[in-house]
Amino acid sequence: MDYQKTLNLPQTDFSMKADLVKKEPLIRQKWEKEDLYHQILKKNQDNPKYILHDGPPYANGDVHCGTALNKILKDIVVKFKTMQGYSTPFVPGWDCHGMPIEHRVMTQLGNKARSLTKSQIRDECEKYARKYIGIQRQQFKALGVFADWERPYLTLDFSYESAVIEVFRDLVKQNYIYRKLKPIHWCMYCETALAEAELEYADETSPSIYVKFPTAPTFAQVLSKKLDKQLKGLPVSFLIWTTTPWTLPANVAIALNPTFEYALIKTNNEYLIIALGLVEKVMDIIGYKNYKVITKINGSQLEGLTYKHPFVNRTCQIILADYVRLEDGTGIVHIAPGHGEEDYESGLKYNLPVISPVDRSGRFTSSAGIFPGMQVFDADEEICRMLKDKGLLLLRKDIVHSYPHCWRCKKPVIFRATEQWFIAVDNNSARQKALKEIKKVKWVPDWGEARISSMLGTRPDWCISRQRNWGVPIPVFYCTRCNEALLDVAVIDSIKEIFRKEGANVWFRRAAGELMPKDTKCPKCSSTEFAKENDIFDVWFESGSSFRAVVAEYPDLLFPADLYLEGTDQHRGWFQLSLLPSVMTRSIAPFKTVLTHGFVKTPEGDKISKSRGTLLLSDEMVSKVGADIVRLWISSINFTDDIPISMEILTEKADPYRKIRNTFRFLLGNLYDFEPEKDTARYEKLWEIDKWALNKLHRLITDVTKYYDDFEFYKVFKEIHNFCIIEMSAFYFDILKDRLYTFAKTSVDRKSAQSVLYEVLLSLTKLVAPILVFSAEEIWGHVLSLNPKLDRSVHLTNLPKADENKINNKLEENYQKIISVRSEVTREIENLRNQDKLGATIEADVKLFTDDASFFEFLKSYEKDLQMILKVSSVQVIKKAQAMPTEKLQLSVEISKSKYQKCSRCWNYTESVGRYPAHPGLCCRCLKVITTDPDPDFIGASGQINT
RNA sequence: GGGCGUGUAGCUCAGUUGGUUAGAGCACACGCUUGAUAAGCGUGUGGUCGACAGUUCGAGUCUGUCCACGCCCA
Repeated sequence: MDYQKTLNLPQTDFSMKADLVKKEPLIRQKWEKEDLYHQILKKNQDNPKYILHDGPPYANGDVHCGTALNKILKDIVVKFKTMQGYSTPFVPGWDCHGMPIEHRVMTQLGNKARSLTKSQIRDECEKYARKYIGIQRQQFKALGVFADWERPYLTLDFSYESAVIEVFRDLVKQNYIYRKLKPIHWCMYCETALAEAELEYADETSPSIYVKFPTAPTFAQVLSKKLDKQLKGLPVSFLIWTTTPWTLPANVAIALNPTFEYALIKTNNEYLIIALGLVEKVMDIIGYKNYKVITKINGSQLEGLTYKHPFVNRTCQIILADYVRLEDGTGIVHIAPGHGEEDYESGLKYNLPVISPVDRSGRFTSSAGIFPGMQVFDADEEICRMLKDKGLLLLRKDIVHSYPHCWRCKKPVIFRATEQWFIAVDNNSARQKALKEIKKVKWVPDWGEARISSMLGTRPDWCISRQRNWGVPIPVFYCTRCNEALLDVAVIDSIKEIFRKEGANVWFRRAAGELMPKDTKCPKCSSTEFAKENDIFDVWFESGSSFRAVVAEYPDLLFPADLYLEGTDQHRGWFQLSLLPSVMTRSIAPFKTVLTHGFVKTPEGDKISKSRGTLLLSDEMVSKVGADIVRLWISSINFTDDIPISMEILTEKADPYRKIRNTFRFLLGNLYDFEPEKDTARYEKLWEIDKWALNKLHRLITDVTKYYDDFEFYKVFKEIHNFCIIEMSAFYFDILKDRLYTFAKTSVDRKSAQSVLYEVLLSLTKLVAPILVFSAEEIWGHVLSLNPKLDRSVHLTNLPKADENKINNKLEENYQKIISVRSEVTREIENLRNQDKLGATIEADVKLFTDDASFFEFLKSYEKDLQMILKVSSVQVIKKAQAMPTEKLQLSVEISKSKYQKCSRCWNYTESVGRYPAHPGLCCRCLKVITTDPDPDFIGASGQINT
């Protein structure tokens, strides 16, 4: 007879195959239709807030694996905080202004750009930004990210632009803003100043030259009359080394290290001065064999002496500087404050003039004194030639070195001094205050604190000027009569109001007079005629103002934010540039916690690059493996390090996904007839192994909750994965099958098991929901058919709470021992199976031998359960020492093939099979089930129970 | 060149205050099952813990140097 139909086999519509790519969009449609996002917000609206402030991605290009990583991490945080009951409004943002977009638009416009006004070009930029905001929004949504997608913050919003002006106004009020000629990185091709963040370093070939700087005729006399005599009127020159010959016209000084000794060397018919420690090296490089060190001079002795510029009519001086080193060059450094940061610093110290005879396109102006109109890199050659003609060039060769390049056009940049607006970082001790605030913030990982502190500690003043169109204009006017800059709080306030109503674009549409309050007069000359500032703000100043424009502005958000979460590059970028204005205007850091993640890289450990084709796009990932796999991948990695990514790595995550999915399928399949309200068994009534399973579940809940709280998602993943495959699938489920399938359908024993499965199902679905957002929802749909009273979406539920009463250390310890016994037994069975002495595990009769008294007692107490737990035919525990005990346990195992018959229903090998004539193939237990089970589906069979 | 970080099986990760023969899951090989079945289960093969030196009775773990890679800066 076919007893299979009398079994309670699993039944479920929850498919084994995920088909995520097809299902995810449908689930999203449902969410949008039901406006799930706002349901979630409503549910927790009266609870404490948890504000994750979104750092705005740039509104350009597609979302790629890096941006996806960032947004998904944010989403996981927001989702688990939501499920902890916090009110978690998440306002996504976009950074809309800036050079990359302007550059693209200008390129696209081509010649047409010339016929357009600034305002029209800005309109084109806005169109471009909005297009990509639309594209990226779709791509983020496809990743399952929940956010207020219909009301994002955009840095081009009127309210945002006006808030930027407000921050600026507050800085002006407190004297943070100044204007100054200062060398800055300048791209002569893009014709703009570049921030530190806009530079890329790459190898570049430059002329490496050794140049003589002749001293004044009285040079030796100053040192000593004796020496002067000895020199016999032969010329004496300092030997300098540089890789930027074009900066020589701006030379105003040479620097020596005060702690070095310098050598006066006699060569052919002249004298040279270089650092003593470099004499051999330099003489070797320039190929001088006949030379003699005449005397040594301390660097500090030479301070204040003058020399004549080698080819410009200018008297220059000798200064001292600690940064002069012996690694390269001659130990004597040519100083041009208009063309170098350190040079500029020394210039401040010695009150040197800032000379920068180079125009915005990198050409010498007439004030250079030589080669007017020539581009500086071309001038390198000409200057070398001229120096050679004058006999000043001792050597010229090319060297390859790391050199800054423009992040947009990739061409080498120069240092050029121009009038710029700055934020004085040290004003009002702002730097020190910010450093103090850093200490109050929680940095994850903790080394972030040291990183940002050291960066902030050494950063120069912040240049906020950009010579571009696509951005927020710096609201300053200049008197057309006396050229005085009008940096006036009332004027700025009125601009702020105009921007709030009409947007920053009006700056470009209206004349100065129409933008200023009536009767504004120049404080210096009382003129009423003004011109507008042409510079716009550095985009970092805009995004750095988001704490004001968004967090403090939106009524449902709360300043300071609980969390900023970005890549580790933002320690210098957004974190620092949000911290500074916040501390300056509000005396407090804008964030309580800052979480950073590493960068995606190739499996080989190299940088991801678009040109090498290693850049994976978000849509590409979603359409190939589904968002849940992408999210599972992200959850599985320790994101504080660098993050290797490839399609292959992503595809590998399909396996753990499948394991987790099948765990759910087993749970659902075995609960098809379970009615929670009616069938749930009381904890006290559960079988011991069921209590063990609940113990494991509640331990999981405890651990996973902690790992979520600590942002250690890879531990969440690992715990859940291991729980599914080790504790549940391989152990508990395997053992449970007998009870679930073969026991009477409505028996207390089976309901006991189902009660546990139901609790596991509910808890596990919720635990997994912040990561597997779509699959958890799909599962929840099936859970709802078991219990329609539950919340309509898993994302509306709260995380399960661990129940201390269900955690049982003793039980866990016992089962730990049993599991090791089990693995000894399975190993031995495998052994016999390989010798063809045994087939299925269930056929095995097991004898366990031990002479350890307490271990024997322990095993004896479980003797009855061990048959079930080991899934064998029978188990006997015997107190006796045996020849070869296993290594870890004081135990030896003996396996033999069962002498009983197999029950054709439950497949167990037991003594009772064959005893009952009406059902000769059945065991006692099955006979009882099929003769008494009230299940109406059961195809009844008559027979006497005969025990 | 400087600051910060990382380097444990093919992949993702554990390795407590230094203490036996370095663990887990996946992948791979072989097998069991055919009542989770394009699933489930078991057994097994993989590592001179980036390299070298040092401290120590003992180092994946502490110290130093170096190498590789990433971020930030020069």
